[in-house]
Amino acid sequence: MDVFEAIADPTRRAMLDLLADGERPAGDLVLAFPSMTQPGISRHLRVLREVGLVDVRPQAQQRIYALKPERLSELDAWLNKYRAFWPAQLDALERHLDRLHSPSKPTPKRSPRR
Amino acid sequence: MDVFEAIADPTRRAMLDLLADGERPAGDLVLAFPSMTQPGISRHLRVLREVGLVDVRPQAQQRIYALKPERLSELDAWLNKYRAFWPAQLDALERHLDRLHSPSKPTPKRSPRR
DNA sequence: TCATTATATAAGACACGCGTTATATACGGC
DNA sequence: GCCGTATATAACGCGTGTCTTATATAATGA
Repeated sequence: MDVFEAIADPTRRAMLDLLADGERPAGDLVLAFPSMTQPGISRHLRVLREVGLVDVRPQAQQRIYALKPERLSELDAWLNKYRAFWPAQLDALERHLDRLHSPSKPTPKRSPRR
Repeated sequence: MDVFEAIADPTRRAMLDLLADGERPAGDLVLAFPSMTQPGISRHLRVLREVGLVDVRPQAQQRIYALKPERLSELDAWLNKYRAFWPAQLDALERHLDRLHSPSKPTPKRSPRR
């Protein structure tokens, strides 16, 4: 299974989204998806692990899962070929790049929430 | 089937890659994939059509397929959450944005090929 | 109208991904 | 060593996606 197939599943995308906010033990992810059983989550975690999208770190009986998004750049690279086609309103991206180039102003005016 | 599932198939990604170079009649795509039969290609085209990634235009008996990549921006939007994680070497992207902002210099020094 | 070209659809086989329940493994505390 | 917690694996059913071959539809040209 490759990265594209791994993220084709909405549950796995949701799991990555959660892990993007910070690492979590597997049990937390099980609780986050009450519609699925523990082995179900465990299998999804295995897929993400095998495809290299997450890292695992044992801590007592727990397994702490962390996002390892390097391979998502493959997806990004593939998209590059198509970016020329929606040449406007990639504001989010541009804002991100601006933030990169001037880390002094931490997202001016933006995101007063949280 | 959504966009994520649609691009999970490598054949469909290859078809999109071909269409990114310009529209093509279905028959051309059939020829481009000798390892697959004509109905196989036709089914993949149907998926891409239904998910809104391509447009079809009849021309005599032919069906001209064209890339319609707007929905790929969904993928791009999803990736935004993760872009913070590989914060360097998105040179290609930055170059693209630079090109957008100053269309005067058409990719300086770059791509002398073709 | 009939034959040819171009593409789509039908029907079926097969594999495989996803979910389940049941069970195994591993660690910590007593 | 034994028990409870945390997670992984096994075994299996089921749906569905992806091929195939055979056939239908549509347009062109004689």
